[in-house]
Amino acid sequence: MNTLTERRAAILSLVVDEYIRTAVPVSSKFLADMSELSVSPATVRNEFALLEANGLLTHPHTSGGRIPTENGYRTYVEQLMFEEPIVEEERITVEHQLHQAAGSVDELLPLVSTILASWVGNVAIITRRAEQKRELLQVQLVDISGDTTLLVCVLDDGTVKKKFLTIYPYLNQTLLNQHANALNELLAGLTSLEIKSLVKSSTDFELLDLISVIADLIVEENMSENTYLDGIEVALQQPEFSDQESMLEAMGYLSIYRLERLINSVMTDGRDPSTRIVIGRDDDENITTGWSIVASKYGPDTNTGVIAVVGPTRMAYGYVLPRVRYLAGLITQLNRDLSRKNILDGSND
Amino acid sequence: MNTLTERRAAILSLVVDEYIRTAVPVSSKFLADMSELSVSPATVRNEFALLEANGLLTHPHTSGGRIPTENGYRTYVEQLMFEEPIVEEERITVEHQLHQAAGSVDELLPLVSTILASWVGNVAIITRRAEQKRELLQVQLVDISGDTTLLVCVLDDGTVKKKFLTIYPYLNQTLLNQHANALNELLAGLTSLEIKSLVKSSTDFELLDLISVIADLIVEENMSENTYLDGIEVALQQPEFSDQESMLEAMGYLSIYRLERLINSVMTDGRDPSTRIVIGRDDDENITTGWSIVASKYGPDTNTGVIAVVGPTRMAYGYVLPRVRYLAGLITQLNRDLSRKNILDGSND
DNA sequence: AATTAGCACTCTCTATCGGAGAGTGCTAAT
DNA sequence: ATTAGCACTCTCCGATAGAGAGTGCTAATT
Repeated sequence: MNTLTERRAAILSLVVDEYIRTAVPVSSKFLADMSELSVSPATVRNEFALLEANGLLTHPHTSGGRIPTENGYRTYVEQLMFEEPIVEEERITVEHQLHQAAGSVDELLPLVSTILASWVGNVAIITRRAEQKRELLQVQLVDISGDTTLLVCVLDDGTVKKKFLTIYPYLNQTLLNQHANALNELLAGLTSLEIKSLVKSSTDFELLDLISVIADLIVEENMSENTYLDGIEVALQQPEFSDQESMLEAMGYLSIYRLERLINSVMTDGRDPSTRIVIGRDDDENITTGWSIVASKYGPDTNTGVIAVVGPTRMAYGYVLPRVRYLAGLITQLNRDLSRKNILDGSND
Repeated sequence: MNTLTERRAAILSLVVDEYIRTAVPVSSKFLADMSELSVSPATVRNEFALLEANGLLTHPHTSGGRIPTENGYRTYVEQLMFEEPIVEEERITVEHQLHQAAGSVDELLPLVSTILASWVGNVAIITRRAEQKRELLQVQLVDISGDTTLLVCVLDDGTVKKKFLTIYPYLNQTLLNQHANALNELLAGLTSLEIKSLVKSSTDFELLDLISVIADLIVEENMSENTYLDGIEVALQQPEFSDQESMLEAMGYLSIYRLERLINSVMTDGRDPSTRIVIGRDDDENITTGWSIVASKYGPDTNTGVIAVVGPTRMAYGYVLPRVRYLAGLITQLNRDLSRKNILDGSND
């Protein structure tokens, strides 16, 4: 409703900064004593009252300082916050650490999530989308026992997917090999989509069921096998969770399954930006009051996903955001290097 | 020092039972009021004093009831406790649940750990030893890119192992298939040990390096990929962890890596019994005061490991022990069924 | 008109106190 | 050997009071 005057904006910004830092409500006296604003506590209090009328600040009890509302945080993030730049030292440590395990995405992503979590003292999560464009390299059928057959698919990024099948009538290994050979001739080099269209276009294949099982298996997302989460322990040290009840509630909230869904839904709601900050209860998303998310997409499109930090609304957005963005970029770049390498020569295990 | 009189043993047993149930120190009046001991509180107090002199009970403060010492728990477990039998209903639910996912050990063990954790309200952990006797069913070599080749081994329990290789000179997929076929003829049905002795006995194979890589790959243990843990959340609801500090400490203690080592060391110290209960600080093991473990080995020897419950010393041993033992037996049996199945139709191919 | 000094008021936090309740240890009686 | 009786200890809980911090409002000041 009211545009913020410069001073009022400065006060809001200072309150948010200070509250984020200490988790203690901020008083008018404290702000007045800071050299930057050369005004008296009374003036600050007047501004407080206006900011509170605008719904940007609140106070938990009559006496005791101000804390930001959710809208206060949002205004701060959109207009006021200072993004803490990444210093050279951090950059070097990270790139050094990642270099050691940059063999494959499987090893890269868990490491990045650990680094991010320890940087920001909150939960870090990285999801990885099933890649529609992955090609099938080879199919294998292995007789495990009596009526159980194992289907193994190797994809072009080195991923191996398997599924137990029950095939009637019983096929021995020799027959299975024949089928596997037939399947390989038919399907090698195709993506899941191509295989599916193959299934649709004609119905006279033998093993039609099996082919469509393969198509599904290729893109199957193994819930939380493609999601890396770290930092629960450090996040729970926040003063927000100082009693058993809130701590257990937080642990439930931070379940990998729930967060995976949440993160993906936040980043796939049709909005443009590759980076988003969601603060507290947001009616569009089902995010709980008191929690915030800083999320960023990474790429390139052959291998996409979301990297995010999840924590209490009192989060150091100015510190978290550049780091999430930086790591998203780093993953993108490493992925790109990796796929270029694959085209040129390949990489070691 | 003193042998326990019958009555004293009964009192100890009642104190432990009651303290386990309620987490509240047990008073003399409470025990006297129980019909079973028809004695006065004063008599109970005298017995308390003797039990305390024997180091089996203690009291946290002058007024307020008695709680067991670690030695009290040990005596209880060794001599006094009543093992709560598994009721038919539990048995049915479990076997029903397991039936759905009994395809392979990979799916079986996580499910069992979840069931156990929810049964006992503590952390359940299952480790799985690399199986020296597993047989190789099939080898596959897949050209991923340039100079990277993926080695895929399928074992007789349905496990799939993979490893990236760099092979010079470059072999295209056709050549790789030929090699794979040769390897399969040579190695299919062999265990890692047999393959290794093959390697030793003769040196004139082509692909000798590759064969020994395969032998190693079969028995490779992927740390904590073979360990299943569940129940942290429910364990942390115990009154033992009612403040943030003890809760965080417990979370650190319950890390899967630490527990994996702990469990394995507890069960591989040369002692006979397949089932062990370790209570509190035990100088032989590095177990922390306040924590206990109920662990049991499972088998048969083709596929062994340990199933255990970890929790605060105030643990319902009489309830936990039979259930750990039962599930260990169940896993053993299911494993046996699985491998018998393999033997029966092994003749088929 | 904006700022500020002044002051009463509110609320939290901490310590202290006291009484109720629970449980014990000891002694003397049974 | 058991138990009744009783003084003693310690926890728990609520009430109370005072210090401290911070606010809201009013009136004075710039």
